[in-house]
Amino acid sequence: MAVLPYKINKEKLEKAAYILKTVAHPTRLAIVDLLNINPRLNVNDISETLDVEQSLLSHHLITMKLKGILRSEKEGQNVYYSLKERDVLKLIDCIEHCDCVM
Amino acid sequence: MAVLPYKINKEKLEKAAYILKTVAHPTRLAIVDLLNINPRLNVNDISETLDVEQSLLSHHLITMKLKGILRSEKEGQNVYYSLKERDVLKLIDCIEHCDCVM
DNA sequence: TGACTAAATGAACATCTGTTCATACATTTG
DNA sequence: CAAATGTATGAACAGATGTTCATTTAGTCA
Repeated sequence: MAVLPYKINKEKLEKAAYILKTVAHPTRLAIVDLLNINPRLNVNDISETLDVEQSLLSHHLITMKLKGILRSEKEGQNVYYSLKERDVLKLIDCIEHCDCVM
Repeated sequence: MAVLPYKINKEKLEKAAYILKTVAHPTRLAIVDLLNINPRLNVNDISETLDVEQSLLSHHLITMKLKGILRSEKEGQNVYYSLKERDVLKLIDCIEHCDCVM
């Protein structure tokens, strides 16, 4: 068989993989999910709700912010996080609604 | 703020993360994408089309098979791969159609 | 049979990732 | 100001992951 006429959009695949990779972690999925329900939470709220240690959570949050998934606003001593890219939710939706979770 | 009444479905999140992780790689995304268009291809076809070295591709294919994303059938000296879980495509769709690729 | 093709395997290695811990910084409150 | 609270930071480490290479297995065909 000759090489198929498949046109890779290499850049797009790389971007997609990059985003997926960021979200592909139980805690980070939980963060997205939680922020979907409660659109604006500070670190402590998230930490307590998800039962994740502060420092570890902070690392996750900052990673997700760096990659453009979250945004944060400082208010006094609190830092509030929210979803920047609500489209990530479509992914979550996908996962939740198809029984594709194989 | 008291702990939010957020009910984690820990198991589901872990499964989801597991699937996402598997797909979160440019080559593996390309494989899914390619097999979506051409539902049944042997290793060589994929290798040439995506320009990925045989051994490396084989590793990817086997990983994806192990995790339930692909299926394979041997036919003579060829091994044909196809999508087992077409629901994975919803993920890809998501990514392609939302401009969420941030 | 022997040469050839298709695919899988496994070791070895470099790099990336998740986590923990100790500590720093900034803000508020007494 | 000092103490307390909320968050970030960075080093260190263990384990996971992606890739390469050399080799093996299996099937085909002359």
